[in-house]
Amino acid sequence: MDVNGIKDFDIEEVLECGQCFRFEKIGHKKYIIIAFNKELVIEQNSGTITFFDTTEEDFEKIWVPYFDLNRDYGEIKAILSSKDPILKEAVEFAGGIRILSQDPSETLISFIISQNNRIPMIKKVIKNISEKYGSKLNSHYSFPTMTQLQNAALGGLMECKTGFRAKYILDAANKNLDFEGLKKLSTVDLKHKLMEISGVGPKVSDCTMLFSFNRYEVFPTDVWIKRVMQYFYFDNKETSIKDIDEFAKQKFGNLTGFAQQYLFHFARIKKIGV
DNA sequence: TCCCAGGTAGATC
DNA sequence: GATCTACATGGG
Repeated sequence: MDVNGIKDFDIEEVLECGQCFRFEKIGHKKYIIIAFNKELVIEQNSGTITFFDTTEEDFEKIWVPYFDLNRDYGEIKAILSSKDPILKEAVEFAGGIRILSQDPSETLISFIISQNNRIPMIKKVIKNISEKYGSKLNSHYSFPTMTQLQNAALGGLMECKTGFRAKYILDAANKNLDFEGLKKLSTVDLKHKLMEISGVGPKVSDCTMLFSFNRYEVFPTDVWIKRVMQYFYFDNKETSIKDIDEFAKQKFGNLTGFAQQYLFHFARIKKIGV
């Protein structure tokens, strides 16, 4: 089905900005995305977005929330741009970014894998564990459920190149987390709950909350964000994550999550501070 | 060969 | 509390 009239959306920026890992480019602004046990082929031609082989029901129930299509990003971009010229530049650099609303268990495991790792390698490891422990869809495999991961052996996960993170994946799976219940927690309580998992610290929990729990008030600070924040706001001086976090919350208010993603993408592509 | 990557746990002070 | 280091793996 074709969808028209969606502003502030660029499929390439949405997928390539580092928030998700299960997609393949198959043409110009054309991708296969694996999410929520679906293989979605999606293509964007200027103002028209085509969702191949998609029912009206799947579009409304899965893809509208997934791509955050009901939110007015024009307003978010305007507010952030008015706050300071650096955000204005980052927003103009990739104005088609949207914060996805992904599956919480997949996002949690994915960002456990992301620690001390590179994005191409993260994608490869996630593909490996999906093919080994997930379920066959059409031409791809679903991301394994926590139950499927509970049946994984440490050695099997290591074979997927998870490295030292294998034991963290098993700990997360064996916590038997009730994700529907977690959605009801406050952001502070949710963060503490996620950090009870071995291998989940402030960064992984913030990413999980931003990209799957719709908690837009967090500010995940990784090496790129640390570099770009130091470069633009701290005179390129070494600054603690705590100070960066406080500064971001004070400057960007309740839009820190959006600001973070514009800045992260901008910093990574422009290689700011390296 | 050495250094680093969308960090964190454990040790040490 | 804040700081230091090991950790699997692969690419520059």
